[in-house]
Amino acid sequence: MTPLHEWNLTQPEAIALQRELAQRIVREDRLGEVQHVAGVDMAINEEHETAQAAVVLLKYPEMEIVERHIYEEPLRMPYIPGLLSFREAPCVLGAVARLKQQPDLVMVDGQGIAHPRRIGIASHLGLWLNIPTIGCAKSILVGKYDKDALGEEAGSWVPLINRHEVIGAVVRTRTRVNPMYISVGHLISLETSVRYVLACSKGYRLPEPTRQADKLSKDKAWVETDEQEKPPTLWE
DNA sequence: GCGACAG
DNA sequence: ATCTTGTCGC
Repeated sequence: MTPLHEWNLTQPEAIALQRELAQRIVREDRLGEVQHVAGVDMAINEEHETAQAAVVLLKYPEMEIVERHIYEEPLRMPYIPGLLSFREAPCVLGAVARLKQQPDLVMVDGQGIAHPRRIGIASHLGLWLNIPTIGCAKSILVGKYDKDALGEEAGSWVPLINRHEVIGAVVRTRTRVNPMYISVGHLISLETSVRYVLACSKGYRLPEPTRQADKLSKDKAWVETDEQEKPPTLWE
């Protein structure tokens, strides 16, 4: 893929770049038939001081795992609220590059446009991949919502608001469990994003793609091979 | 100026 | 993100 931009930037440069890139994000549906959905996540390897990204490709709507890959590289930046993508995206892209089958939709562990400059890691990755992406976060970076209006049942959701703008949705993916914060990443609408997140939720708080990627990224027993054929520790 | 702050 | 055992609830 053609590099969109440099990753080693100073904090002011990174912020300026986000303002630039944010204008290119498409918040409308531009996806075709969805047959494969990918989930991505990253974990930190304390001992080796590395970042370990994982990508899991699943068939839609069955949610059967088709591919899983890991990509590890040295940590490049500290975590700075608002600049998460400059710490994690490069590693995640390395993992996604190992996919044989290209996904039709990607779910990311983090915010899409529900970000102070409207470009969280899910949106940033969407621009790099030019593939529809959805931000699936476990907590809020910016925005507020009406807690009393959110039902307890799985499937209910209310808008997430910031500066008088709807930047995402607070979605109950599982009954009586803390909601997920969903936002448009790139090339998809909020309504469609919520639809896919719910369609990919299988009784857990995290939708399957992200849940599987989260597990894989933390899997210490996983050893990369050139073929990428054999699945890791299947005994869950 | 004082908090809040994805992972 | 990560530190961490048992425990409450469906």
